[in-house]
Amino acid sequence: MEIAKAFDPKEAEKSHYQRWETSGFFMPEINEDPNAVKYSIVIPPPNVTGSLHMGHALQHTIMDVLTRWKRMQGYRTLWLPGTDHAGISVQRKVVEQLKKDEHKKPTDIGRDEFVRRAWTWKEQYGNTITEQMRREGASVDWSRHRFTMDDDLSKAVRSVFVTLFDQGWIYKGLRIVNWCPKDKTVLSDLEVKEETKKDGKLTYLKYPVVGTDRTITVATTRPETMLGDTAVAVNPRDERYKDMVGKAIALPLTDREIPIIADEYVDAEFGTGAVKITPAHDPNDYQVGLRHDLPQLLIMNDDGTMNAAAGTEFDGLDRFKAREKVVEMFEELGLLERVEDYEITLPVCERCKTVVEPILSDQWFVKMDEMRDMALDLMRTEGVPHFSPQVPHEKVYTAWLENLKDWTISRQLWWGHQIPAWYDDEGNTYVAMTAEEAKEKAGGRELTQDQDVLDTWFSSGLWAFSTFGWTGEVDGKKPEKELTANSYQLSAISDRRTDLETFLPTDVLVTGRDIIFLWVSRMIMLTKKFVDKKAFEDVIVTGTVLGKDGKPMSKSRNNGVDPIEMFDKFGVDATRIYLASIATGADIKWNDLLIETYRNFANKIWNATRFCLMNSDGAKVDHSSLVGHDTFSLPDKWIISRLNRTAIDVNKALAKYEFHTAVSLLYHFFWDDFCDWYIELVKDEITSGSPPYEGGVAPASADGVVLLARTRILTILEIALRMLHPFMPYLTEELWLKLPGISKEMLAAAYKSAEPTIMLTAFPPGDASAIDETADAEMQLVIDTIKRVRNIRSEMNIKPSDRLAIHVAGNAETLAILSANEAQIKKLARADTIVLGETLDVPKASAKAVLTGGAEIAVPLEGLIDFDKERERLAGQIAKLDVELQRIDGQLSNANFVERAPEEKVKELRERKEQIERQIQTLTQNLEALG
RNA sequence: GCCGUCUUAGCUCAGUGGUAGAGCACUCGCUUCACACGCGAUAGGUCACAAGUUCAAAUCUUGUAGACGGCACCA
Repeated sequence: MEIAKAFDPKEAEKSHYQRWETSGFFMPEINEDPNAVKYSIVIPPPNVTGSLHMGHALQHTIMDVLTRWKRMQGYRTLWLPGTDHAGISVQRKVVEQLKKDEHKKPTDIGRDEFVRRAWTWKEQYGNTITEQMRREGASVDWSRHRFTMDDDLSKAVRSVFVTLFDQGWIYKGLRIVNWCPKDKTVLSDLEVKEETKKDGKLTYLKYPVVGTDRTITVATTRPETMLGDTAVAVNPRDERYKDMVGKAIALPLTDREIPIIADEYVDAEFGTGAVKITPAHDPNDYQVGLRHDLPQLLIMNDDGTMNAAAGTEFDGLDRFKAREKVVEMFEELGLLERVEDYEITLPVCERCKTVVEPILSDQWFVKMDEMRDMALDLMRTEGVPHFSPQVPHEKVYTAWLENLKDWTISRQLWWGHQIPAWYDDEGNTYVAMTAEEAKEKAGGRELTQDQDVLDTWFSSGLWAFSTFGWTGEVDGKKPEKELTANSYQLSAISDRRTDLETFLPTDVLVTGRDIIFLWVSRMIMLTKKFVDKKAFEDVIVTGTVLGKDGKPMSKSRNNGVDPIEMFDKFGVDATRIYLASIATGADIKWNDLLIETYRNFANKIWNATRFCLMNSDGAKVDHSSLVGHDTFSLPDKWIISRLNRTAIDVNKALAKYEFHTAVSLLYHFFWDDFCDWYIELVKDEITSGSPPYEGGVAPASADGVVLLARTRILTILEIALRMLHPFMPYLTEELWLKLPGISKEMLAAAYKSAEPTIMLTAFPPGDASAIDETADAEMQLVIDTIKRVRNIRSEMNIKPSDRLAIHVAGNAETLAILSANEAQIKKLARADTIVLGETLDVPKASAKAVLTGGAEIAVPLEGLIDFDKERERLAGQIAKLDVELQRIDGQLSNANFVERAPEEKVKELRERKEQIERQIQTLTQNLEALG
């Protein structure tokens, strides 16, 4: 069979995914083994506003590698996909669209119409990322795709809210919250980021004390908030202000008098020792206000402008304009002491970067203390979840939990889960699953529903179990989701009402460190609370893929790398295996050259297969061809040994989530062992009887030995492709299907009824009994011999076309091994003859070397040898060995080492020393012989 | 301010109490009938710095410097 000379990823990516998907290969139901153990992963739902970025590609690769690996191992495997409604993001998109297309504000069209348009937007644009996931080759079960605003999931949200409210874990109250004046909504602490401003100002204002001619100076970074001051506080032990406490301030720019109070909160050492207190606009001041029963004067509107309470001169003025105006007016009054430059860190909205305003507001909160204790208990008693890498995430997670504050869950948006709370005219609150229920509770009174929606993370916090159909209803009955896949029978699908029981806890959660608190912790708590189960056993925390400049990829830096572009340029498989080659949890600077490595690797796999196929006449994949290898040649024994060792080690590495180790093992097995050595060693055998024929004459037919050799190499290749499949699904499927002898019979036991596909074959477990230490050592000798001769060729500038003779002197064992592999050594070292003997009998004009085991090699180079160069070469080798000898001597002459180091270690070193001494001795003799 | 991570070959990164590794780049040589996205052969590192523990430290401890991240505070 002849195939293209180079691998074309696009060709391979074209058809397989659709076939896999429509054949139901991604569904757990494909597994026919009733006793199969489940393996489940739930995807961190990407935002419907999002498009695939490198972080997704990395996480999806890891999830898909695990899913495909486990599926091949025979687990009943489910990777569940879904998307998040992304409250603020979608709301903003729709607002923008409305403004651009119709020059309207949301209030112009009303809530119902706005929500309708948001759904339209979601239907239209919300599938970008799911389509991109298909390109990635993600083996997710699309028939179980979930959206956080699906009916069932929305019902789950309401159930959880109602239950938590009834238990007193959800409450509504006035608190200082983070307010984004642009999005006009409250934000949780976690949605607020910090930005350092170098050009900040600290303004010192003088407040006149009533009944005296004195003033008290207070400092502030937000002068406009003085309009909402309701006190000035000093430390009770501060001698400077002792006589002032109890007196009043005539608050400038207002007609109000405010008290001077004493409170421990004030640090006498800091600033002027006097603090203006604005209870409605600062969390600390709020607390002080509560202690002293101060009025809470709200001076700002929801868009960041000042309100009437700030005074008529300021009403409607933007907060930053008001700030300037306050300073100007103080200056005019002669009450401005000074303005200092001050580096300040400001809280900003995570999404729009607007400066967040602390503001007193009536919001819904979740009390976190009991849930926090549940999560801490899970970690302390069961070590759940297990983080990979464990350091530092376990510690950071635990520390965060210990300091957890209540969670603000209401948002002033229209897109999302509207809070299931209703109010009557008297302001009574009724929390219920539906409006009808609420009305019933209210004794039939007319009610109005709370206008706010819930934090997006509230619904994602339920994701671990809401995705499996939990709605909080006792009987859990719900209609089957309509299936879109078409080529398999609905009857084959098990009753999904058991999904929750079957797949929860999931096995592993793969996510980034930025949402450990926002999402992971809340899922752990809410899953424990509502289903009384662990959400997942393990958490893999991926690192960050940084831009070429070493900084996180972002639009503003314009240093992003689009995964789709990489797919187009290097292929999906190359991108995937590259991403898997990054150490778990490590940050990495993006570099196209590294993907190129794996693009080349893909091509190497393609071409190795091409070679095997070109020389496969009469042969087919046959696993029995690798059994009973006592009679095999050394290269065969060795590659089978290496194959099994690699399989065992790859499985071990994957089990530990060391994907990069697995990749490295596979890369080197395939390229170094299989291609560079095995194929080259058996090439003559494989190709005899294949075109182009020697002398242009075709032999009658390939004989039995050739056929066996071809069968073996095809079979080894087939096993290697299986191991590579989780990383490179398209390439391996494309090639596997081309191998002769492929059939349904080769599928794993659990998938017998499926059509042939590599994704449902068994992942090679590796057979420890097939590891052959003797073959490994003997092969090392052959390789060593070839490498020494190649070195001589290269250093002595021997033309590749020049054939030479190799003389080897060594013990009987060495000679026997070399003799058995004479043909291969001759081929790879480009030699005509090999002379084996107890001693060397060669002319002086020979280049020499010594094998690790001590055997001597000589290559006669009559007329070709450059004696100076040869002396240099020998001296170089001696010098290299000498460095090692020095170090070993140093260690062995240390009495402490010999006494205290493990005996085995000492023995090993002594043996190595003898070996080196023998080699040096031989090389020195050779050098001296040159004169 | 507190906590944490990182610092290894020119570049990007693995590794780890007991002989320093890979890919790319560099140098030299190859159209050897799978592959130039290739083949062969070299070269290149006192593993940031300092002290300590140990027979033995790049690896463990502490400190220093630099880079980065998280949390808190910010009148």
